[in-house]
Amino acid sequence: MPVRAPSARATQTARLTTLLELLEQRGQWSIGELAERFDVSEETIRRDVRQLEQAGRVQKIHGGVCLPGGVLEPPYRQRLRDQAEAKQRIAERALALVRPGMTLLLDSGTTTLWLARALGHVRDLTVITNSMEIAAQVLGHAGQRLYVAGGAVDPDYHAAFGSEAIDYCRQFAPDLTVLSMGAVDPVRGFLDFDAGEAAFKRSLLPQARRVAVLCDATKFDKSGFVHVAGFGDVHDLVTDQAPPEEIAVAAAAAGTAVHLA
Amino acid sequence: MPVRAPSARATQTARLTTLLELLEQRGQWSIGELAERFDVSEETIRRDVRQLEQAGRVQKIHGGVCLPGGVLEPPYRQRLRDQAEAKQRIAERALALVRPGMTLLLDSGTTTLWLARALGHVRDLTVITNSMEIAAQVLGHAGQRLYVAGGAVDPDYHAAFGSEAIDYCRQFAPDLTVLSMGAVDPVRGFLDFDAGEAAFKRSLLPQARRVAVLCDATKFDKSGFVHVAGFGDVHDLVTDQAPPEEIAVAAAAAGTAVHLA
DNA sequence: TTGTTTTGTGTGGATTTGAACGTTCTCGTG
DNA sequence: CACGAGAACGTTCAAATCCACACAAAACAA
Repeated sequence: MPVRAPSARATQTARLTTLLELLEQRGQWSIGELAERFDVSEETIRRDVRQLEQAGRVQKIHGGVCLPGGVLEPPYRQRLRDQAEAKQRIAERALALVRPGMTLLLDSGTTTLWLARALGHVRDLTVITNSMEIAAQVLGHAGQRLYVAGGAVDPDYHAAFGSEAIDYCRQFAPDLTVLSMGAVDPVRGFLDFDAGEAAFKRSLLPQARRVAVLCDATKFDKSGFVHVAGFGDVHDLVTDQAPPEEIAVAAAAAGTAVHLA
Repeated sequence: MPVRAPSARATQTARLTTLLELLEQRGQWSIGELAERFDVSEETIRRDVRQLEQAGRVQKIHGGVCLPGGVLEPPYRQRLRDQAEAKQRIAERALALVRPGMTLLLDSGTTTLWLARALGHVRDLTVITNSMEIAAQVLGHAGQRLYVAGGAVDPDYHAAFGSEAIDYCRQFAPDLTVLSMGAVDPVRGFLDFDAGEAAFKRSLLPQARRVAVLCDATKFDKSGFVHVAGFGDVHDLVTDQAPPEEIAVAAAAAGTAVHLA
């Protein structure tokens, strides 16, 4: 759901929230762009930005505004903004697989994080995750239960992949397990780039009643080197563009439903 | 399912509940929008909003109303406001107990969260915690290792207190264990208000090489009902004002060092 | 009816906004 | 490296908007 520009003049606080959302999608905006988008003077935008900067939420740069950290930005934030629109669309599509009252297991990953955000208004959910980002998101949703798999937390992924996390997740039998994935290959199936991450994901497959993989179209061109799952293990593949012929055939043969956002 | 505006004039209580539902659907509403929707004057809406604000259910902003926990503060900061200066000073003082290279176990709590924030520039720390907020904070610090105790996450405290968290923490032997506390009593020692939280804290005591309790002066007037630790279990008590005579005597008798911020 | 609660209107004070103006910063040029 | 043009910035001030308080009218309950 793209952030909509308020047709009528928005209040100041509304501008601040929208501005933060805009920055999530594109890390940098110029004062002029924002003034035009909100239909206010550039000076007003500067005042807004000053407030957000004092609160530490954004960083001022000459001519515009960006997320704090700039080039020193941690890698996961960059990943979050990379392909942001596509991932957001995929998350919205994946929302259709979720029903109120379900138990979800969400793997770490930026696309699954977008899904967690989209989950805000679904009533009575139980969410299990190994991602600190997803945990923080779900804690902001009223009426959702949260179970976190702990252990050593990877500073790049902000998630726990160790044996404690694996053992903890094994006790649950979620209605839907949602995985992000580093690469998709027509022959080898679903692949990843990190052995620990892959081992964690593999361990989730047996317990799940239903497994969904969320990935944007760029993953079809890549080739990971750690096997996570075959097409037969995955019930739903949610993506933003039609996959290449070979992948579509392999998915159809294995009974994997492909959902296009 | 849009909430339908009552055709007839609604009673005040009905407006309040409907307003909260509206906020669930869209985080911000202007006074004018609400006045039109409920067909009452803007002043009436302001009165409603004032009530809800005093109850802590919503937040007033210039020109409208939004869900509590405004935009300027990152989510985890919302509860830090209370006694913020005192807690910050206590955290700064507690920083003197920390040396580079140490392994710390941080209990959940707003004062310990302030300590986590103050820890940003200490090199080569290992932090263990059951608090999602402290975890998020430490993940923002370069060069600090993080271990999170998982399990069911309490939606009020944003922390895990269950048996999994207890078992997980038991494997560590931290150099310093830092606890927040609900109340301090000269006779019964350190107390809390929640049985689960207290059980978790109690389980941390045996492994710790050194135990520090952080609490502001308001805790000296309160009286909890769950025992957590005696003065003999605690090596350091960091607070912002000199404790009452009886507590000072009890601490001195047990060898608990009292640090004033 | 009488008393209480709720709502609408008016007023003074506070906040936000936009335009004007002087200052600072950036970047290309000599 | 100095310098100057142009853009961006911060400050100031007037206008518009919004807010809180006070008081009267209306609705409601006893």
